[in-house]
Amino acid sequence: MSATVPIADALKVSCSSCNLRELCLPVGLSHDDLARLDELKLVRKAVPRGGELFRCGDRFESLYAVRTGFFKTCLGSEDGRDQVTGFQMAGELLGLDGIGTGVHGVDAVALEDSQVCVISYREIGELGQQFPQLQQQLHRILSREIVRDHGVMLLLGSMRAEERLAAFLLNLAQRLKARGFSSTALVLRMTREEIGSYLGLKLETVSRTFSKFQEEGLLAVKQRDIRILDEAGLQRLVNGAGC
Amino acid sequence: MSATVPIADALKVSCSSCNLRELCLPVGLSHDDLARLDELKLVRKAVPRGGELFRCGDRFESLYAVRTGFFKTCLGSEDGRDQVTGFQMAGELLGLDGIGTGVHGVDAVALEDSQVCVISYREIGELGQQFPQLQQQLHRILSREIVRDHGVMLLLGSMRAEERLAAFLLNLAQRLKARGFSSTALVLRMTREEIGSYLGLKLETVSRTFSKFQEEGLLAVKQRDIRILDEAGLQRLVNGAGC
DNA sequence: CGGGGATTTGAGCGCATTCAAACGCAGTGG
DNA sequence: CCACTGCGTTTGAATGCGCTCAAATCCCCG
Repeated sequence: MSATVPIADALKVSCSSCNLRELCLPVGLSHDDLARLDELKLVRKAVPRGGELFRCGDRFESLYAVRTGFFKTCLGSEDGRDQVTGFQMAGELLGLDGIGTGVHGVDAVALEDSQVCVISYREIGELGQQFPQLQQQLHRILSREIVRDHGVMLLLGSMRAEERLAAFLLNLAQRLKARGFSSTALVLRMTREEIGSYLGLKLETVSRTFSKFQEEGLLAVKQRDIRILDEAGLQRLVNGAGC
Repeated sequence: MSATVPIADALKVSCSSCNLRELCLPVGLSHDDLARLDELKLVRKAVPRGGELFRCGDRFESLYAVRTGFFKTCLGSEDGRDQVTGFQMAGELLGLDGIGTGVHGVDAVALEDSQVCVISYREIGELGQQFPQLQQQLHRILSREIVRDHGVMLLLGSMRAEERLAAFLLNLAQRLKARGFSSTALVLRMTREEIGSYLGLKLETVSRTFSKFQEEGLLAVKQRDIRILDEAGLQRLVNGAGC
């Protein structure tokens, strides 16, 4: 099935009126710039649960900002092996890895019914000439993605299963908190298998580790509903494991 | 021409005369643009073996392009744990992860006596306004770094020791080849421990895997001198392992 | 209410790790 | 010239964490 939806003018949105602007590309722009930035007529696009926003190998033309919903990005190698490289929630950008090659390097799949803003990369380039701040901001976002990836590399390269899951949950909670949601009660949008793929673990290990955290009183786990009971305890697992 | 700090002319270098320009930031610039780009008076800086170009936490002000030599970047977490996040050779950029936060997020250490070009990020921003191509190129480089990191994440998350080392060696060989060096005879600039840190393995495992590759006729290993005897065999390890 | 995917839990195994010891090599000083 | 030292590397043996295989259970959704 195709995720594409016929686009109507009614779906156009502007950054200046978006309640996600503090989390999204326009961060750091002056109010004036932001108003003028609305020349960048953003098109909204809906992606149903399970739908693909783009696929590995598709030509890169746009960045996508998540307005609502939740995505995963998957890297697939030539053989069957594939891996989740990230989860994206409201305000986060998708498609950054396509800039370098002109081709998307991952699949982007909606884990729930979602909406994104389609940001033409060509237009961004042109507007960047007028708004140095915007240019700068794109640099910053790209750079932060690199920093984020380094964090994942540290996780994958030197943490044990419990530490990985603890770090994952804390990161998720922190991002939810930044969006005004509860940072202790979270509903996981992804399966155990997808968590495992992201963390370099098998789904059984993820499940077992959830159970262990529950036994230890760190979490209350009911399928995909997670309540964090001892945030400090999780943090200790991540930091203090080397001691 | 602006007032300049008294820097010995001998240390000034220009991109247009650099034999690394095809591998470095100016890739894709027209000849004219390249000539004008020399306004960006690059300063060369020497870093002795073991010296730190910058440290995690240092304020970010410049990007660095490796002219000669070899670097590693290390991510250190609050506890003792630290991890090598990458190795950089001639033509590759260092410091990209500092753009987002204004602070370097890794240590950059020279693994042999090296020279770098110091590229003021402020100047890059200004020149980017005049040379859209340069701006684009920086985007591409940042994006490619993200793609590279995704590759490492795949490696760390889903490969076994042999596959990791094979992928590492092939990547190194390919980069050396692009620089005109032999792609079959390589001298490792890093220790087994640093390789292991990068690959998420212990140094003993790295050493054992080297020995195994030698027994199998894939490599000739003499300490840090490696000769690749069966490139296709290594490639098979990386790709076909899932089958 | 039934079917199918997701999750949980158990048992046994294997790969990478840990701990330990020996070796090679470069640099230093007697 | 050789002994000595320090560091990196190699190799061995035993351990353990996460994986594989398997079965039972839960839950969503038609």
